Formats: sequence, C-alpha cells, structure tokens
Amino acid sequence: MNQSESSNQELQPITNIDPLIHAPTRLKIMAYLSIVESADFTFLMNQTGLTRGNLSVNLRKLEDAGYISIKKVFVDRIPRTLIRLTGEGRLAIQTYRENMQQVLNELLGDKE
Amino acid sequence: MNQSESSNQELQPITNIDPLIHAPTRLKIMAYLSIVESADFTFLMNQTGLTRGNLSVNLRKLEDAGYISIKKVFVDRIPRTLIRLTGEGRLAIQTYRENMQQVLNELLGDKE
DNA sequence: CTAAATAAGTTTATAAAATAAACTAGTTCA
DNA sequence: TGAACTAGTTTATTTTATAAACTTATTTAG
Repeated sequence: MNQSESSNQELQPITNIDPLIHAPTRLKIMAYLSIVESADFTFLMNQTGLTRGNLSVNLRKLEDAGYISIKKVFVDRIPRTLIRLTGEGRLAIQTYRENMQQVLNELLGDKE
Repeated sequence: MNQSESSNQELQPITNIDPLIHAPTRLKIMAYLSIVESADFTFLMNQTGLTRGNLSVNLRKLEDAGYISIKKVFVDRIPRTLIRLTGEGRLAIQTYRENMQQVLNELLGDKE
C-alpha cells in the first residue's frame, strides 16, 4: 500500500459524510427528532429557530430521502403537520455518527 | 429551566459548529494538514482529489480566517506553494472536534 | 531560436444549495 | 363582514461550492 493509498484511506470517512445530515440546519432537525417520538411543524420551528420557509424546504428534502415521515392531522379544525423519524432515518443518523466518530478520531492525528 | 430552554441547550452545539471547518472540502484540507508538517499545493490537490480552482479558493478562505499560512518558494525556478496549519488553526480543529463530539454524544439520545 | 506543450496557480463563470420573502388557504376575532 | 392571524408551501434571492477559463512561467521538441 503506497502513501497515496494510505492518505486516500485516511480521508475516506470525510468523503463518506452524508451531506443531507451534515448540513447544520438538517442536523438540528434530525438531532431533535432523534430524541422525541414526534414533533409538530410549529414546535420544531421554534426549537430550531428556523423560518417557516427554510424548515419546510428542508423537511421536504429529508422526507424525499426517506429519513422522516410527515403526517397531516387536524386539531379542532386547525391543520397540524406531525414529523417523525423513520427507521431508515434512525439508521442514517447512526451511520453518520459512526462515520463522524472516525473523522474526529483521526483529526490532529491522536487516536482516542 | 423550562423545556424550551432545555431543547435550545441540546441543539446549542450544532449552532456552534464552525461552518468553515465543517464543510467537507475544507474539512479534508484541515484534516490532512493536521497530520503533516506542511504540504505543497499540488500534493494536497492530489491527496484531496480537489480541482486546482476549488483548492485555491478554499485555501484562501482558510488563510483569511488565520487557520493556515501559505508560503511561496521556488524550487529550481519553479514556483511552489507550501501550506501549513497555524497554531490558531490547530486550536480551531480542537474546538471543532470537542464540539462535534458533544453533538455525536447527544444524537439518538444515548450517552456514551 | 521559436513555437507548442506543460505546469502552477488565480480568477471568474456557472451550478448548486440555503434561506427568507411572498403567497395561499383557512380560522379567529372585533 | 372585513381584518388579523395561523400553518404551511412556493419561489425569489442570496450565499456558497465548484470547475472552466485565464495568466504567467518553464520545459520540450523541432
């Protein structure tokens, strides 16, 4: 294994980063959803500090990827959007966490 | 401390993420420089797989932030650009690592 | 010696992504 | 009944990332 291959392997975990989860805005959404059963749109918006438009667009991306599921309900005739993590989303977070752990372990060259 | 404050504190580490380092392209650059004394432009380009323009623009950003220093030398009349991490850059990586460790520890709600 | 090819970058055009403003449809309130 | 408010969606705008085009210099081939 030559030096080039070695270096490529060192940077491989960064190449493998899931950009969908890695973006701070979506990371906040996924992080919050990972510790609650479900959340509604307005509540999630308040917890994350995102604007309505920003949250909506990013929820759509996560839904399209199969990481979250969205359910529309009515409470006293008022529409409510409920968001929850899917099994696939939970798995994606776990993979992201393990991959990033590897990245962090290799930063600065000291292994912990 | 009400629930809102608690949630805001949980997401705080994500809010504190340094976007300069967090972007995968620059994370690769910083990660590589964190384990070598210095690297030259062409070598770094080969190790990271980036194009000349992409690497140049991102090196400029890291230099402007004070995370790296750039030195131009001539080897047999050929220009060479040498890049190395600064003390401030090393500190920024350390802060990023600690902050992201916190993020990872809180994902999925289980503490390790 | 000269023109073409190559090298080491920088600059800028283009593409992609992120974000917030504008918009829509419905409910509540004065 | 019209204004204000709410819960989103859509789209315009801004920001960021990326690669193509460009620049300057050296090397190579004829």
